[in-house]
Amino acid sequence: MPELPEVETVRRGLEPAMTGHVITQADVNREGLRWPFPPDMAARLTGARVLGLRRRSKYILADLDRGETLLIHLGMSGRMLVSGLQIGHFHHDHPAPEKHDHVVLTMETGARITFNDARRFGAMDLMPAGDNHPLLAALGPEPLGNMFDADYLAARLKGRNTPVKSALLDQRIVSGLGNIYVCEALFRTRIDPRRLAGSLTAAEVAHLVPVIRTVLEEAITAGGSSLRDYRQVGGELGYFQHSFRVYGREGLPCPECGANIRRIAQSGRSTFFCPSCQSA
DNA sequence: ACCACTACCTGAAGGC
DNA sequence: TGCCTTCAGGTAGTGG
Repeated sequence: MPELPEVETVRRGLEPAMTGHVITQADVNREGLRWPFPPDMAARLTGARVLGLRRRSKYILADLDRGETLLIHLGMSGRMLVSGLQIGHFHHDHPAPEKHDHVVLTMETGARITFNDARRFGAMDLMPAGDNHPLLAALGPEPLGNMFDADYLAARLKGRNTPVKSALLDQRIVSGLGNIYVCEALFRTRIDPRRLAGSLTAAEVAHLVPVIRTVLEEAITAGGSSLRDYRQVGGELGYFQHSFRVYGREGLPCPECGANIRRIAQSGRSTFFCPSCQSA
C-alpha cells in the first residue's frame, strides 16, 4: 500500500500528536506483525518521550528519549490513526476499537495512536537511537534528496537486464517508490516499462529523475493515494488517486492519446501503461 | 551477481 | 446466498 507519499503524509499527521509528548500507555495486542515485536516493547515505550518523527524510505522513525528509536513500516494495509486530539474547544472522542487494531499508544495529552493492519505485513521494532537497523542498511537514496540525480541513477541502471519498471521498484536503487508511482513516472516520461533498465539513454534517465520527484511531491500534496486500506491519520482519504493517468486504468483511454491503457505483469506485479505513448 | 518467483495474511470483488 | 478464484499500495528469502 503505502509508498513514500502515503508514509510521509502519515508522518506529518502524527507529528502534532506525538512530537514532544510522552507515551503514557502502550497496548500491544499480539506478539508481532510481519516479525515478532522486540522484547518488552510495551514497557520500553511506556514513559518514553517522542523527540521527533522522521521518515526514511517507507519507514517512520520515532526518536525517543532513553536512547531508542521506534521503527514503523505500514506494509500493504497498515494504518496509523490519531484520535482524541484536542483542537481548540473541540474534543474528538476515541472511536470504538476495530478488528486488527494491533498496537495502541496513549499519549499524556489523551491523544491515542492506533496501528491497524489487516494483512499484518507491517512491522514495528525498537533500535538504538539513529538509523542503524538491518532493514535500513541496504536502502538506496531518497528520491527527493540530493543524492538522487541523473548521474547516480544512470550508474545504477547501467548493465541491468531487468525491466526498468522492476529496477525502479528495487529499494536498493532508489527507496520509497512503489507500484503506483513507478507506473505514473514511466508514463509521464513516455518510457516503455518493458525496456531493460540498462537500455535507457542518458537523456531518458535525466528526464526520469525530476519527473519522479514531481509525481511524489504532487502525491504528498494530495495526502497520498487511497485505493482500499490507506487513510490519513484522521481517517481521511488521500486524493491523488484521482490524478492517476495509468495506474488502475486498464481499458480506459490514455489521457494523452486515447489509446487503451494496458495492464501486464512484471515480476509478479501489475504494470499499467499506454502501449502507444510508451512504445519501445 | 543478478533475476524471477514464493511466501506472508486478510478482505474485497467478480464469476458461476 | 455461497463458493471459488483473483487481486491488492511491500519485501525478505529462496533457488535458478
